[in-house]
Amino acid sequence: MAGTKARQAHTARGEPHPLSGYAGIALRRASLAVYGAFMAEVGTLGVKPAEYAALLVIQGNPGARSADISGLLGIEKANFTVFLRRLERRGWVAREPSTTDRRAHALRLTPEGSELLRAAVEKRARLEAGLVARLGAVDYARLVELLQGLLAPEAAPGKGAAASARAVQAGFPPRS
Amino acid sequence: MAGTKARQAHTARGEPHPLSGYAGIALRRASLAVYGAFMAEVGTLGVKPAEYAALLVIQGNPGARSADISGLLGIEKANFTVFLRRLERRGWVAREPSTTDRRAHALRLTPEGSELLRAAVEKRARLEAGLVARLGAVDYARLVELLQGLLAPEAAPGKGAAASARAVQAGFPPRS
DNA sequence: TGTTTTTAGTTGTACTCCATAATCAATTGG
DNA sequence: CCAATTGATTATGGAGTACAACTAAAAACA
Repeated sequence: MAGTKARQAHTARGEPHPLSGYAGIALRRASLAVYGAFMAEVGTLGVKPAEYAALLVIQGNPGARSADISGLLGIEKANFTVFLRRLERRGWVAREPSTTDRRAHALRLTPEGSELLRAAVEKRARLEAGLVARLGAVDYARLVELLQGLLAPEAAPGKGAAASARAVQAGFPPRS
Repeated sequence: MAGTKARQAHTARGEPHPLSGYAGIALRRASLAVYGAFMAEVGTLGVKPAEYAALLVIQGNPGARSADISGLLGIEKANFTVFLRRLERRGWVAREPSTTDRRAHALRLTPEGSELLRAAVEKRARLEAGLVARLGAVDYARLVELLQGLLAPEAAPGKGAAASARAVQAGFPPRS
């Protein structure tokens, strides 16, 4: 993604961004801002947000297959292969052959991966604390809630398509 | 940007995304969702969000220079050259020589550009109406407000750096 | 004034993220 | 057993962005 770095005049003047009244623009800017904050804090460990999320999900679903994880993360399986290789080469993720399907791999965190993730979770907690400090705990929670409302599947009308994939959960670490 | 398209299992099951409790992930997902909604609605006119924003700002600041607009939009001036060329070739933006600075150009909407923007603003209003319908007017306003709070410059401590650039404003059309 | 520094715009390059198609091997379902 | 599907991989291309280098003009300044 590589967040926007072009300097903007209004920030030097301490004014709000003139276009941030548009929800889409505000969302994009906020997303990039949090991305940048993540990189400043957790990125010092060499982990990008998508990688952090991947490690988190793998930790929560040891033995899961690539397609399960990539689906949850919203990464094309084709791209996930390359993505995974980075995590593997760094020694954070092990890709064992699946015992039940010789095409598939079972993903696990290595001890180093677990250790790294532990440190990353700690740093991310500091990041989140910073966001909470900026908005206040109540407003922060409200923001997340509203975002979830925006994203909620629109009251799925009939068509309960059978979910093909194995259930994969986030396996949350302590949320905050 | 080209929003993420990888299919995700949980949506088929009508469940919320397991990682959307993380503010950063929720923000990113919401941002992409709104981007997609914009493309579905306003994109039929051949305008992408960044182009829409550019047209809006140019309309609100007729005669402004490239650097002013690109700074406001957060686009590198180097990339903005190419970006502008597209708007110019489509006949939406005119780049007149500046009368006061022979290096600079004065940007304006052409009549076609104005007409296109009028249509785009109308379509975007429909898009926003959809968002409001999803969240409710109060929550929608609250969301935008919270996002702005997240983005607000952190109470600029001293250092009132003189803003070098000419003041450029958004020139809002009716907000909703 | 003449020289130096800064600024506006442009070009070119490179890197990242993402989508898509094609392929192979293995599994599953008639 | 054969056909269709699935997990994973490779390769390719487009879009967005950062960055360096350059030109011409303006501004700063001695």
